[in-house]
Order: sequence, then structure tokens, then C-alpha cells
Amino acid sequence: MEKICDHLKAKGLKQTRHRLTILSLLKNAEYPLSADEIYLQLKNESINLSTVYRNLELLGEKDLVLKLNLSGDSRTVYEYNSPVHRHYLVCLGCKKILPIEHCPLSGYEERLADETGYAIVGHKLDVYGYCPACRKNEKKPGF
Amino acid sequence: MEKICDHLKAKGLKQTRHRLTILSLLKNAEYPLSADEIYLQLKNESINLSTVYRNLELLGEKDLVLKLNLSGDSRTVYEYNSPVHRHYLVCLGCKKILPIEHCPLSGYEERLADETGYAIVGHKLDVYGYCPACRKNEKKPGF
DNA sequence: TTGGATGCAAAAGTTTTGCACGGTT
DNA sequence: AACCGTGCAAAACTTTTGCATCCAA
Repeated sequence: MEKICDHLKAKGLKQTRHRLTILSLLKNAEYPLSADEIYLQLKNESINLSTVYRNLELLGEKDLVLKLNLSGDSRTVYEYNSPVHRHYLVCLGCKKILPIEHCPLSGYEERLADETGYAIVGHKLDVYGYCPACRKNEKKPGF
Repeated sequence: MEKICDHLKAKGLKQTRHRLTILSLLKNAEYPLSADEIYLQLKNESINLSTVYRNLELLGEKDLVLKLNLSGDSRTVYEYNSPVHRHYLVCLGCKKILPIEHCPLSGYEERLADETGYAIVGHKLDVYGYCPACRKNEKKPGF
């Protein structure tokens, strides 16, 4: 929790109650959350949905959280930007999101930068499939 | 163009004027298009936006087009589902989308399936950076 | 002819914004 | 005190849906 305060200070952001709560919620989340999910978890704090969005936007600009768009979900989801970047294995049946521990793309960005002349900032990799439970139920893709 | 008709027939879909136009537009597109972009390009055909959405949804269910959500854009974009799957290099400055020709993940899905017990259906990889032109202008990420 | 396709309008869902007030530094 | 943050309401934007009509098979 001290660390979170430090992060905010380091980025020149005020430490408000809501800001701290949102960031801490994301830091402890198992998987990325949408603005609305964050809002619902913080309803008892009497926070406003606009405040959630405004803080997520700001935290994103300061690189404290990442803004993601995963397939099959039109909403934007947010995750704490840990120094170790993560990839996800998304179940198309039950929508469960499982972090993938190691990145299979080490070294690839450098090669691509050489080929294209782009300055590569990062990448996003999501893998889709069906978890063991959903394989049994033989659920079909919701597309 | 014959091929497109065949695809529709093979999936048991009626060949309507709008359906053919949308699919052909996507097939020839250099990069994925949003529903609204498709609508604007087809305005002179006096098509309705709902029709665009409904067709995209249907074509997606039949695996003729893919539904994508790229980072930095909350809209859903659609691409023709060619047998060769594609990845994209997205410029965070000018939003240009460049296809990446070869997939750096061959073999990875099998390994992951073994590790997790998931049935892997596919993956999505997008790489983000700044194109040579935007590197000069030193544009900042729009987040 | 019949079921799917379409246009139109309205609704639903998500995200942004204006403005007045309140809180942090 | 000054500036940023917040709540509230409204707007903007994206996507879906109900219903009457039209069209492809």
C-alpha cells in the first residue's frame, strides 16, 4: 500500500481516497477489470462511475495501469501495470481469464523493429480456447 | 467475386446485395474496418447501419469474418477471415495498421495446450509502436 | 410462398464532458 | 488559496432490438 502512494507521488498525482482504492483494487486483481466492475466493487465507497473512468484514464496516461481490449468483449478492461508484462488465456466458454506466466515473444520485438523501422513500444498477446470444464460441456463460441 | 458467393452458399446464407458488398469490401481491405467505416463506404448503396452490424455478426458466426478489438480503440473492427491468419503492427501515433506477414508463434499453442489442458482455438497478437513518420514528429501515445 | 433480410426508430450499453462544489497540497 | 478531484446530469458514441415491409430461394 505504501508502494501505491509512492507510485502516485512519483507521477505527480494527488493521493485521493478513490484513486488509491482503484489502484489497489487493480493491483490485487487476478484478471483485468472493466470500469463498471470496479465501480460495482466500490459502490459502498459511494464513488461515481465518472470518477472511475477519469481515474483510469489518468492512471493509464501515467503508465500505472494498462488499458486492454480483449476479443469477445466490447468493453475496455484495465490491469495494474506490473513491470512483468502478462498475457492471457481466455476461455471462450465461461470467459475465465488465466494469466500466462512467460512471454513467448522475447526477442521478437527487436527483430520486427529492424525489419520495419518502427519504434516498438510493446505488444499484446491473447490466446483463446476452451478450459477443461467447458470442453466437457462442449460450449460453442459466443463469438 | 465468385468465391464470395460460394462462401455464402457453403454456409447456407442468402446472397443479398448488401451481404455481398460487405464481404467483398472486407476481403479487399488493407486493414480491419469498423462497422461505421464500412457503413460510410457504403452510404451511396443506401445501406442502414443496423444492416451492417447484423451482417457482420452473422458473417462472424459463420467464420467468414473475424471480430477484433485492438488496443487504443474501443470500437470493434472486422476483417475477412483468410485461411492465413494475420497479426498487426499498430502505430500509436497515426493509428495506421500494418499487417505482420509471418506469425512468430508457430508451435507455441501446442505447448500451451499441453501445459494447461485447454483446447486452444487461436490467438491474437498485436504489436504497438511508432512508425518512422511519427517517430520524427515525436507524437505521444494517445493512450 | 416462406423465412430470412432490411430500414427505421428506439433502446441499451459504454464512455465522455460541463459545471458546481469539495478535498489535497 | 489554488488547483485538482468528484458527483451529478446530460451528451456522445457504439451496438442491439422490435416491428413492419421487402426480397431471395
